[in-house]
Amino acid sequence: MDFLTRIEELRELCREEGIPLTQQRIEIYKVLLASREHPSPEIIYRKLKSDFPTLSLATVYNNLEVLSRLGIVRKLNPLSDHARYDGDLSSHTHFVCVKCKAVEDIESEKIDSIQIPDPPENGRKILGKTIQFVGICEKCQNEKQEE
Amino acid sequence: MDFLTRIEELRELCREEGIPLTQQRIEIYKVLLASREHPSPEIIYRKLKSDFPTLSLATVYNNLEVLSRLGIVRKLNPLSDHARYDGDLSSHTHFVCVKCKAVEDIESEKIDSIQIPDPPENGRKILGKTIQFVGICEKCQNEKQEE
DNA sequence: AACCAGATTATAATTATTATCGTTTTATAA
DNA sequence: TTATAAAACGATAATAATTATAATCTGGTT
Repeated sequence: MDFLTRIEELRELCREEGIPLTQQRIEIYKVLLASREHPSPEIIYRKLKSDFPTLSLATVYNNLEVLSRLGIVRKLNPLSDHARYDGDLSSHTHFVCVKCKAVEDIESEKIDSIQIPDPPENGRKILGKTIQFVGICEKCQNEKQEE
Repeated sequence: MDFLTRIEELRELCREEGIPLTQQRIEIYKVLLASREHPSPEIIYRKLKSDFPTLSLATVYNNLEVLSRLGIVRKLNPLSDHARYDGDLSSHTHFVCVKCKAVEDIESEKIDSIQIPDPPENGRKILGKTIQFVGICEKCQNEKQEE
């Protein structure tokens, strides 16, 4: 899907959701689409600041969350801002709840048996590989229904 | 591998590395081994604080890093402390450099063609799944050699 | 027992993110 | 257009996680 189509898609989604499509929203999305580096809010902010001097960092944070909610942008690290450790070194799969940040082990023979080949190293050194699921855990699902 | 064996392994590794095996190091490791919740440093700290009132939070942070370096503990989220976003929603795989936190796309037909079945939901709602590699990127590898 | 590298503690500093609040835009309809 | 209400924006303050610092203290070795 090309650039302009994706902007149109954003426009359409905003209309459906009944939220305004602001200049800032578009520009932030554009930077993300044009980027290959999986940027942080800070990076996006700095790229736009020269052209839009009044842009606020908080606006970048907010809009990235909105775009995620619309489903047209992906947050790579649902656990950002909380270091988490595991003493179990055996190969296994995690499920991360995007709401409460709980991490659960996934018990599945099928998934455990999947062989993931190492990618071409290209000068990199591969130290580990994991499969990770994200979603909403049982507890948070139940709380949602009570509303 | 059982509990005591793993403590012995820690003892052995510390000797090899020439670093002291402190009371705190052992206790922090024990908590992690006994835990199923993939705890944060803060959680581990709180669990130990009552039995070891002088324990410092910084010590927990430090030791978790040491244990990771020794390879007997795994940090789940190499990107903790920086939110990162991706505008590319197609199914693809990431490589995260543990040193500079760069995120690169992995281009591999083989890996892209892997089918990962959804796990049993168990009341959960699965929203996404990813394969992630961690390691050291080309740039950081080169810098290392210059030392 | 004495030494020393490294660890620990307490605390200060830093950094990323979120909240607040007055002002400004956007979308819609007269 | 212009009026209007809802929502977003921008500036900055507040919060929370993590890291750095400096003064002791310890584990392991001689």
